[in-house]
Amino acid sequence: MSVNFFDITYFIEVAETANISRAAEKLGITQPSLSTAIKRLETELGAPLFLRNRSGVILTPSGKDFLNKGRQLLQHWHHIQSEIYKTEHEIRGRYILGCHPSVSLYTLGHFLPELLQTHPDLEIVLEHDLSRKITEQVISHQIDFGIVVNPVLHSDLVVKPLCNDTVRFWRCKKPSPTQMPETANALLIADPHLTQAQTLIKKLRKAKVEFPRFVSTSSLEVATELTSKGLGIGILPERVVRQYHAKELVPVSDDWPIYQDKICLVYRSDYQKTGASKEIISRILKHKYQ
Amino acid sequence: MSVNFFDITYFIEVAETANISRAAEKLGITQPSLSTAIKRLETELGAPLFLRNRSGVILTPSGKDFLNKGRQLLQHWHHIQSEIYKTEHEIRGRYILGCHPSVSLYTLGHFLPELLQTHPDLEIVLEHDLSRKITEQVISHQIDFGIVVNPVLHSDLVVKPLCNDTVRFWRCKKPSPTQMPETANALLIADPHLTQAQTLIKKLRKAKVEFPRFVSTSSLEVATELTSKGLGIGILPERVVRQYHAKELVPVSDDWPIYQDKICLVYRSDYQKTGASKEIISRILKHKYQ
DNA sequence: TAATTACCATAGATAGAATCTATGTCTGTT
DNA sequence: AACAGACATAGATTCTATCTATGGTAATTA
Repeated sequence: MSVNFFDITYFIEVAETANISRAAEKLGITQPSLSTAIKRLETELGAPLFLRNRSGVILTPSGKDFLNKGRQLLQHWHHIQSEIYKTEHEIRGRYILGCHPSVSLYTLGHFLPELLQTHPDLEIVLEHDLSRKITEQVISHQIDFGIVVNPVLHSDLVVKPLCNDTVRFWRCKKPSPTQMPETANALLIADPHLTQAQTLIKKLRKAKVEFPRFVSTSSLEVATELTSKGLGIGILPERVVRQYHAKELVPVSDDWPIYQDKICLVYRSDYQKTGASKEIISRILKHKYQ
Repeated sequence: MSVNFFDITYFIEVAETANISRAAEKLGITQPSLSTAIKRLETELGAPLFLRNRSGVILTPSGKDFLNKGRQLLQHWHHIQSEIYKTEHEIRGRYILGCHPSVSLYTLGHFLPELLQTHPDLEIVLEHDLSRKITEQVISHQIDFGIVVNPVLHSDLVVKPLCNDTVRFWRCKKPSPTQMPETANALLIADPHLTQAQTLIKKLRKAKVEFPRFVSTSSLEVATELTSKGLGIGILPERVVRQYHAKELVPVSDDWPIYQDKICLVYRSDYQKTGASKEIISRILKHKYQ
């Protein structure tokens, strides 16, 4: 016997009509039904809402109070209904987009400003982490969309390729007199968490190339910066190099191994298609990212 | 199939548990019941709230939205419930007090300041009109309480005497040389709508006393003021005279008819006894009004 | 691969409500 | 005194919310 929104509507009609019988007619129910519905509300609120009279009913002080408050509550409910409808069908709401920080630098700029400008009620929360972690979080519903490098295949995952990249060994073009990144015996700069770096190092080892020292960083931007300063040889994606240091860095050698990266949009295959999610996906796919 | 507040509570529990079966246990209902309750909500809102999964359920974007909004709505409802409880049991709310304007001047001051100071959430709306009109409006539920003169008897009306008054003919004590209210042939000042004035004039006519000219006003204060200025003979209640002009006015003669007024508190016998109404009644009755 | 487990959905039965019809009660009116 | 108009009450009925039992699916384990 919980109060539902019909009961409140009933109450308001009775209050306005001041007559249960006539209110019942208007509402298309019988007088006894309406009488018990009102009694139900009174029990639930613990207060009499009407004085029963020969000529009809009159609101008690509590009844007058609840007339205002009930109207507000009903309005609140209708507002929520329409808001949820909008969230479902219009382009609005909060969506979480996961993306590796370096990948963010050359992808987000292509669609995010326009997307957010076009849809002022749309909110995007960016989460930055390793592609692997992002993908896991997409699979586990913690993140709505991911822009990631070389996603693992997963039956629940939709993978849409966006562009390619090449990870290889780089050194600075014009070594300064003091700092000489000699290929042999050079210092290696890389993010050891990246699969790409791990694979490339292994391949090089098979070719009997070893690096005596290793500088590890979780930021590819930092790695690129250090490489361009002549600190050593960096394992860097081409697109990161191109971002700020295109003129200062060159690939070490054509013989050295490379790793092909695929930058992809990923989202769960059962992802709820709202107006906003469809728009986000289509905007991300629309661009070519060179 | 209208949404009730239990459904919303159910939804919140499921959202927090992310598992219909376990949420059902917590809520003390079965899993299928909860499944259909959720479906009911989804139908009513026109949006899927959860993605069903092997490992449980996950909120959709609309579901996340409704989790916030539903919590707010539930809070709104609980707030209303407690507010109505307060309106019923505590001393607060809006109450309409009807009172003749002149009677107001020597009654309200005795209890109203203290009453409103003691109960900051209590609101009193004053309505001023003839006692007869006030009483009618109390009977017809338009006014909660009346402080009126000589109320008509009515089966629905509770009448509590507060104090007495005497309406008689007054003239100014020291007539100025220019303005002489000679008893015979004098000007009569009165509110013709008052039963008291009508009755006194009739009685005087039977005693063969007639007034050639008549000044009518609906304000007893104005009548008293004019009488005190020597304009003529006023039909005035003693308490109004005492208010500001006690020293300037005297009764015309002991032989002339007088009218006994009873000032009473009135309210409907079926009036809903809330905490506030009980307090208002007791405060009004507590005073002696001299 | 097959069995098991942990989910949610569905179907049919059941119990609890809300509603309906019919009647009762009260009061003011004719 | 009969009637009319209002709400309350009682019992029957119809809905519907919930329950039990079962089915389907995917991950996990033997």
